[in-house]
Amino acid sequence: MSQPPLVLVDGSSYLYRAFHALPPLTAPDGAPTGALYGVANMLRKLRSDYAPEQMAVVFDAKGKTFRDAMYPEYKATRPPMPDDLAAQIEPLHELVEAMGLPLLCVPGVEADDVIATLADQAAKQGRDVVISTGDKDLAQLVDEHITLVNTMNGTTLDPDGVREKFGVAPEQIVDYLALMGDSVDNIPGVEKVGPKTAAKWIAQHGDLESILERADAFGGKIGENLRAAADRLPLSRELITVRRDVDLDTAPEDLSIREADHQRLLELVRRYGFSRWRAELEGNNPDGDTNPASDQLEAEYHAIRSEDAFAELLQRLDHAERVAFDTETTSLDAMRARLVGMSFAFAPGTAYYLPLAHSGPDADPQLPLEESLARLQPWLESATHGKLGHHLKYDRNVLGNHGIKLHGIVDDTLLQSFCLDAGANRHDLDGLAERHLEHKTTHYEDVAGKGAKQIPFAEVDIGIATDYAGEDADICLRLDAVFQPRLAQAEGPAFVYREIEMPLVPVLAEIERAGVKVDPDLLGAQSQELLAEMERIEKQAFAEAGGEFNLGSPKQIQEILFERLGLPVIRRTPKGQPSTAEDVLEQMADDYPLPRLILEHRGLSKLRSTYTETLPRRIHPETGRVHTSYHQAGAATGRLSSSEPNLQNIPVRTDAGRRIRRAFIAEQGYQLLAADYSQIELRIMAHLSQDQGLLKAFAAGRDIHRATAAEVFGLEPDAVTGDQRRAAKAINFGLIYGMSAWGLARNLGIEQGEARDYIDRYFNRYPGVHEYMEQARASGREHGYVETLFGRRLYLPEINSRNGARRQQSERVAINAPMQGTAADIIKRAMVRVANDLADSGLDARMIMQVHDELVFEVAGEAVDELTSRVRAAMSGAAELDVELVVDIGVGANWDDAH
DNA sequence: GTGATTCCCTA
DNA sequence: GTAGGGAATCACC
Repeated sequence: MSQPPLVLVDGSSYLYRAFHALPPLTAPDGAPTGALYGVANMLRKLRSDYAPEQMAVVFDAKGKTFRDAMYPEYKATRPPMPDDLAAQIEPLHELVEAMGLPLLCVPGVEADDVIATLADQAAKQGRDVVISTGDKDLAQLVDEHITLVNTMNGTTLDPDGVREKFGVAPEQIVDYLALMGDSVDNIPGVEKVGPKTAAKWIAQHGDLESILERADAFGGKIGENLRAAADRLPLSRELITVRRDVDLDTAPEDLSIREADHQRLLELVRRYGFSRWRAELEGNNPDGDTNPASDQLEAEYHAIRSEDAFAELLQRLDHAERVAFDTETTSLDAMRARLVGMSFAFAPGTAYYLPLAHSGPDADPQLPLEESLARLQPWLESATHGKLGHHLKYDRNVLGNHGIKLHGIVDDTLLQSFCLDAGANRHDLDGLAERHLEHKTTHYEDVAGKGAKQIPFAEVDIGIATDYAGEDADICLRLDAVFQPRLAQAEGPAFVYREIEMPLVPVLAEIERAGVKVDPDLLGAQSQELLAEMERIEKQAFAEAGGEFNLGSPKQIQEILFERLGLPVIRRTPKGQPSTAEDVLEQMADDYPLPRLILEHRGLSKLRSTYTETLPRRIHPETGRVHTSYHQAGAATGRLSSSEPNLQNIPVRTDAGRRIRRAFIAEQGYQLLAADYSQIELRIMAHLSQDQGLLKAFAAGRDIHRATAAEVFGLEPDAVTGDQRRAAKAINFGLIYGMSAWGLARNLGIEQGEARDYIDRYFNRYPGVHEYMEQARASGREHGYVETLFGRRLYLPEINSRNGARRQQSERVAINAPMQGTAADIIKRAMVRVANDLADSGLDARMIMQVHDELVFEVAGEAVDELTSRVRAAMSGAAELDVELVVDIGVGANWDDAH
C-alpha cells in the first residue's frame, strides 16, 4: 500500500474564508466561533479523507514579511482584521494543538511560503503532497506529486485540473496572476485584464516575458494598459511567486500527527459549544456514524496457573513500587462479594490474571484461593507497596470479606477522572478508556452475558477472564499515565485529589463495612400499622370516587379527579398531563375530600415501600447490620451520595418519619452520637462573600434566620414573627440555590413582585452577598468553571449558552456549587481527621454514617464524652474560615434521640 | 426485563 | 432556585 500523503493546510486562508462564509456562530460564552468551527471541521474532514500520518497546519505569523520589504504597499489596502476574526486565532491554535496536529507559524514569511518549502522537499523525496487551501495562488505548486484541494467546496486540482480551471499550466500560474494583479493584496496587474484575457495571452505567447517583449504589438486601450503596467509586472510576479527555500527547522518527516489530548480537546469543544464533536468525544455519538474508539491495544495478558508463575509474580510484586490492581468477584455488592481472581499490571501492555475460584470446564489447573491469598496478604496489606486501580474502595471491601485489609492505595483512576472533570457523565473504566485512550474495552456483559442469561464470573473460562481482567488492570495503568500529567497542571483539582479524595477511600470503606444496626421488629410493626391505615384511607377514597382505583397510580388519579369528578386542573406536568403533585393536591384539598385522602395515602405508602418494608431486607445475613454504599464520585459538587440503601434520605420532618429513625439503633452497651455542622453552607457564604453583616451575625452567635428577618423587615430580632422567620429562612436557602424571584415566590406562596421585593431588601442589607453572587456568575462565565475553597472544580459548559434557560441553570450552579462543594470538602476533610484521630485514640467508637452535614458514630457508653470532644475538635478544625464552624452534637440509643 | 415518567424522601 | 436515590406504574421489547 502506498504511503499516505503529507497534508499541508493553509490555516490562514481558511480562517478568512470560513469567517466570511459561515454565519457568525458564537460559543456559549458569546465568543465568536464561526471561523473556528469551519476550520476545525475542515481539519477533521482532511484527516478522515486522507488518513495522513504527517500533517501541518500553517498560519501567517504576526508582523512584516520579506514582501513588505520588497514592496511597501503590499496588502496596504486591506482593512484591519475584524475583531471577531482576530479573537478566533488563538483558540484555533489551541484547538489544533489539542487535536495533536503539528502547527507552524514562521515569522518573516507567509504561510504559503512555508507550505511551498515543505511541499517541495517532500515532492523531491517522491512523496505525494496534498495542500489544502482556499487560495488559488498555490496552484503554482501543482505537479505530479502535489495536489491542491479546497476543502470548503471539495474540489481538487492536479496539473490537468489547473489547466482546465485557469486555462494555463501550473508553471504559468504566476505569470497569469501577475497580469491580473490582486486587489486584495494590493498587487497591481494590467488594468482591465481579468482571467480570460490573462489566460488568452499566456496561451498565445507562453509566458509573461514574451508578452512584455511584444507589448508594442498589443492594440487598443488594453495594449496601452499593458504598456503602462509593464514596469511593475516583474515585481508583481515576484510578489506572487511563493518561496520554496524558506529556512525551516522542521522537515516533512517531523510533522507526525500526535495523539489528541482528549481532556483538553473536550474542554475546548465544550467551551466553544461544538456539540456534535463533543458528543463524539464523550462517546455517546448520537448518529453513530463515526467510531473513534476501535484501536486494538498492543497488549499481552497472562494467566498465573502454576506455582512457578505465582512465585515469580510474588517476587515482582515485592520489588515493584506501584502496581495496577483489580479484583474479579462473585457480586457487585461489595459486602457480599467473594474473590474469583485478581489481576496485576506492572507496565502498560502486560498484565497477569491470577484465577483463584473459577469453576468452569477449564478451571484446572488453578492455584488454591486461601493459600494464595495468604501468600499475597503481606503485599496487599503493605502500605509501602503502592496500588493503583479503578474504584479501589470496592476491592478493599471485597478483600475485607476475606479478612484482608488493603493498604497502600496510592491512586484511583475513578477519583482522578472525578477531580479533573466532575461534570463528565460517566467515570467508569470502560467509558474512560473510550474517552481518553480511544480504546473500546471488553465489557463485563461481553464475557458474562447479561440479564437472566448472565453467568457468575467464576464460570467464565479462565482464558476469557484473563483477557478481560488483564485489560482492566492494564487500562488503569494507561489511564493513570494520562491523568497524572493533567493533575500536575491543575493545582486545585490536584489538591482535592491528593489531599481530600484519596485519603477518604479507606475511611469510607470502613464506614461501609461497619454498617448500622437497624431494628427489624420495630420497622415491621410500623409497617403493619401503616398498612392498616392505608387500607382505611383506601376505603374512604373508593367511596368518594365512586369506584375502586389504584391510589398509587398518578395516571388513574388524574382520570378520577379531572375526568370523572371534573375537578379543575391547577398545573400540568412537563409532559402536559394534569399534575397530581403534592402542592397541587394540597390546594385542592381545601375544597374536596378526595385529594386529602390521596395525599395521606401517598405519604404512608412512601414510608412503607421505601423504608419500613425495604430496610429490614437490607440487613446483611452475617453482620446483622445495614451496609450502604457511598459514592465518592456521586455528585458533581463533591458531595457523597448513598445507595442500596440510601441512608441520606431517611425521613426526619414528620412524626411518622422520625419513627423510622428510631429503628436505627446502637449495639447493646453503645450509644449513637450524631454531630452536625450548624448552617455550614450559610457560614461558607459569609466567608466567601466576606459580607460584614453576615459575618457579624454569625460571630454574635445569633439565630441566623431570625437575624435575616430582622434585617429584611427592619425589626428588632425579638419582634420577628414566625412567618417572617420562615420567609427569611426561605430566602437564605434560596440564596444558596441561586435564587430567582419566581422560585422564592413559589416556595413561599406569594406573588413574584413581593418575592422580588424581599430579595432586593436582602441584597440591600447584605451587599457583600450580592457582590459575591455577581462575582460567582462572572467567574463562571470567564473561566468556564467555578471552584470551591479547596480548589475543587466544576465545569459549566452551558454558562454562556444562547439558550436562556440553560444559561440561567448554569448560573445557579455557578452560585450553588462553590458553597455546596466547599461544605462537601470540609466534611470530607473532617471525616479523614476524625478517622485518624479515632485510630490514634484507641477509643471504642466508629463512624457509621454521613449525611452531607452530619456524621454519625456508634460509641461505647463510657467513651461518649471523649468522643464528643474529639469529634467536635476534628470537625470544627477541618477548615479555617472567618466564621466559626459550629458543631451540634447529640447522643441517644437511636438516631432520632441523638438529635 | 428495560426505560421513561411521576412523585417524594434527604441536605 | 442546588445536589442526590428510589419506588411504582406503564409502555415497550
